[in-house]
Amino acid sequence: MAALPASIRGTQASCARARGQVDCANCKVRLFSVCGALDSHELCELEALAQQTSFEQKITLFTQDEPAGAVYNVTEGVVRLYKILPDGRRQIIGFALPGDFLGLSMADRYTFSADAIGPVKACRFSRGAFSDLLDEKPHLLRRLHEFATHELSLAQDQMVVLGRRTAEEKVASFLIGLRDRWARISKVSVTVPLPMSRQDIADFLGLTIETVSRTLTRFARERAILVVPEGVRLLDPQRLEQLAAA
Amino acid sequence: MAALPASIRGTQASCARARGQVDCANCKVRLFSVCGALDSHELCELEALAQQTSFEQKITLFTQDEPAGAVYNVTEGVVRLYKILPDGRRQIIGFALPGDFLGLSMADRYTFSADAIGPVKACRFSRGAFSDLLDEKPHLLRRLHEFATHELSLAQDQMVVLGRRTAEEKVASFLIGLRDRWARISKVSVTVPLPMSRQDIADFLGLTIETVSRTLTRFARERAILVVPEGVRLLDPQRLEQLAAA
DNA sequence: CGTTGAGTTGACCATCGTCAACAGGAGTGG
DNA sequence: CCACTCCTGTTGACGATGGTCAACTCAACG
Repeated sequence: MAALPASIRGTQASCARARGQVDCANCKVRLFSVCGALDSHELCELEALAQQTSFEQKITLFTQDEPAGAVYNVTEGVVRLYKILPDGRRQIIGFALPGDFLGLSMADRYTFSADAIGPVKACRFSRGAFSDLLDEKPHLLRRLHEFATHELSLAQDQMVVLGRRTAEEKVASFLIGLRDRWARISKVSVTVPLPMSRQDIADFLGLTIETVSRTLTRFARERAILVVPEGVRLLDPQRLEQLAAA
Repeated sequence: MAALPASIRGTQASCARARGQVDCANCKVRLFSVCGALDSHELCELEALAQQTSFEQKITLFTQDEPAGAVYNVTEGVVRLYKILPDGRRQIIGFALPGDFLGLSMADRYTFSADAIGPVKACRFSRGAFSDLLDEKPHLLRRLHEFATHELSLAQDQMVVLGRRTAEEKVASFLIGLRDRWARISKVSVTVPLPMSRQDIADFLGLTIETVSRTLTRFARERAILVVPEGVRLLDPQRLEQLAAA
């Protein structure tokens, strides 16, 4: 396959590649993802390792404790990351949005489970191949490290939420936090999409589904939000921001 | 300063260095810390950047949001890492033991505060100099990344504790977790040292000091632990492990 | 039109937080 | 040496936040 004319963005033409493979040069989340650290030549190397994968709603990408064969870069959809206690209690440790990387630790086994909340697309890399690439490309490793420490920072913020906030503050900080994350990937909208269920939100915030429901209802009654089928519209963001910061 | 005879360990002789500086070759925590990734020559480079620092009880190493001038490698003592909400509520996000690294993210500002629980010694590195060294030594970066993802994993475990466990389970998992961390740095002892106050434990577990106290008292009454001045002795570790895993 | 699953709402209750009193050790000063 | 304060930790009584259990609504789907 011959080189194509220079593409729209600053990057060079796309790389030679087989059918059904990834097209990084036209990837909408590239600049927000770990791949953003690579130049056009390196991007071709990465592309050669990548495999486009799709997951239907409720399909599991991987399970806690299972050998980690691959790492993923989410390009579309939302993934729920969680741990389960022996008696069935569940704690959601995060939601991966487009641009997020799964498998930051490059460890032998996954330390949590991940499944698709709606339809999800992700670039899959064999863990060994990706690890080898990291050894060759220190700036990619540096980028991965930045992503890991960003995740760590989010996790520490969430520890504050889980340990020291009331139910009302938890829900408010969840909405504000999610709005800000959507904004970073330019999904600007007055409505914050909530593709996850109430149970998911509850398991993320350390609450029950009833408490989440009651709290959202109260916010709606007090005209702070408007609940719509796909999510919530923030009518009084300042009120929520104050609760989230308090 | 001429090279000294080969030292006791496998490492080469110590490096030329000024008085009052760090002696990495004889550092007891080196192999457990990020420095463990370096060979004897590189260790000398690192040593040249290091500055030995000491902190008395209750002294602050750094404060949340303040510009991050330095990163630290703890060599002695325990450091409390925490975030404070505007109204004074505090969440401790971790305890740094000897061998732990503070400033994994290499970011412009600290995202949490850190202060010495007892007397603390730490190697201080200027952030800029350390960051430059990381650019030269990819395997050091890789090591730092491993430490970061290990921290991330601990944070995620703690999210489960904070979000989904009862007071009794929280205290049990705290004791077991701390015992295992002491064990990794070969402080083998029947007694788990608890240099932090009850208030610190409470703020780590998302409880009140009274609940922590009551729970420890109950464990003691049921002969699961013995409370001693410096910490607790685990009389029935299996009982606690089961609670922590449940 | 019946079934299913997600979400909402209400009544009741338990765990854990709040408030308060008390105990014991360390440091200080008469 | 003892009285005093200060600080940390313990214990008890009570109460509120959020959990539990159950009924109900509503939309999707056959």
